[in-house]
Amino acid sequence: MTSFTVTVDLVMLTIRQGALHVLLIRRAIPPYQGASALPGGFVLPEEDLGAAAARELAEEAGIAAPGHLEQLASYGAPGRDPRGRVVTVAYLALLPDAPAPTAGSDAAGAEWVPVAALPALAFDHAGILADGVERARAKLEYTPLGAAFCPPEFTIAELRQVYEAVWDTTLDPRNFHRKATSTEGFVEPTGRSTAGERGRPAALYTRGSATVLSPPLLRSR
Amino acid sequence: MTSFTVTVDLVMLTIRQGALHVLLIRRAIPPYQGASALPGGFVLPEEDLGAAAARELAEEAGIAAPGHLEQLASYGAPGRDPRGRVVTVAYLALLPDAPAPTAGSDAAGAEWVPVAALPALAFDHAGILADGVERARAKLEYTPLGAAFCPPEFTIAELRQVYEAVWDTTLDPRNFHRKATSTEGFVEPTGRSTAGERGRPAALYTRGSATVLSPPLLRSR
DNA sequence: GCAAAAGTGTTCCCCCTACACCCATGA
DNA sequence: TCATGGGTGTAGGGGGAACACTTTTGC
Repeated sequence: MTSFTVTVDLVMLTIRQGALHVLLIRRAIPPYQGASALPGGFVLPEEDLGAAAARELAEEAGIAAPGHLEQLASYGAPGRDPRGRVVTVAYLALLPDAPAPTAGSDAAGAEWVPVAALPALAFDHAGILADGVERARAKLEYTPLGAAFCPPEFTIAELRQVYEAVWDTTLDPRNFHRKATSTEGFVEPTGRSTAGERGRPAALYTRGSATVLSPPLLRSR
Repeated sequence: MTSFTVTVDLVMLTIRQGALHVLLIRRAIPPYQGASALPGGFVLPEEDLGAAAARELAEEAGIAAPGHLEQLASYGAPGRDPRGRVVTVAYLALLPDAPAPTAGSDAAGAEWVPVAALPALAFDHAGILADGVERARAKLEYTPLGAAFCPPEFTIAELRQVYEAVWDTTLDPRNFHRKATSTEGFVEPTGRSTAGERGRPAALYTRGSATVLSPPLLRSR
């Protein structure tokens, strides 16, 4: 009945400049001092795992209402932390763009980094991050979670650009439009539309109430 | 930096008499003495989480080579175990039928119970089991893991009966046969076939090498 | 032969793809 | 009126659902 330390680590993803980014912090203290790492911290004595993840999310990025937060997986290999036996429960967060890169962070320098250009990471965080990105990619296929990367009201084109960034591909705008608007519960029209930009104004939508997409929106092939 | 106890719990599923069953133990000691629960135990000082799950699998059911073993999720609500702060990492195991119901078990009375007729469970195990069953149902859609419930060599009809038991539905035998045999990497023919049963002998297959089914095999609708 | 189970062929339809085309705005 | 991006129509094809039909065994 060994004694363990339990932490939560966050894979926070967002879309910036059309590319998928992850929030990384620079570690201010050993071990791995100066290295990049996923944000995270200890679970408090009377705190549930999900609550700890939500608290870290607020502390690291000043986020009160993430687009989506879900448990990813747990990692507890004996040698993964030189300080001792530490099990970390990783969470995946999907966020709308640009919630102040470092707002309220208690870690030295938090910043958004493109997942296509990652530095070396502390601990086993590279593997955790890879698992998180793959989870996000898969979830876009059969859930309406792409909208979790968007602001409260968004256009179909914005939603499509989320898919293109996460999957690193291009999609046909016309077919994507039809698919998104005709799939029950994916998006709901607000009646409002954009203005003041080039081209025809785009209708604005909010997230629909569905939890799964039926039929799914499959990648490539 | 609270101190935690870490356990692994197993959702072990198999098919018996055409129905999905789970292995439950009867707790011999408090808390929840006498109640049904998922098999599980403490993670040892120098043991990885997955290794602990594999060890418990062997101890509880005498299984050396499960059809499949994967991490499910972690549960750590503050009051989930009256003994203190216990985080459990749940694993999902899919097994071929009938590996001696209680062989080698160190818990009082382990037995296979139909998931359609569950008793009340100790701790938060009812929720963990529900998550495991849902994971299994979803995984059959887009991976070849149905074969993990089958013996090393199996017929297409046996594989179909796995899907029917897990999804609690019926499938068209002819369409399922075509789908299973024509999907790349799902099953591999052995050249052998059954004999001594009613009707035309069935060809025997082994698990294919694919990790995902493309296109997937979707439920109902 | 008959029953039973395995396996094949065929038809219909839905949905995905590709792409031609129209719509509404800013400059 | 042109450029730009939003949105609709339509034809072709792949795959699933339904089911008629053939094959191969035990009795």
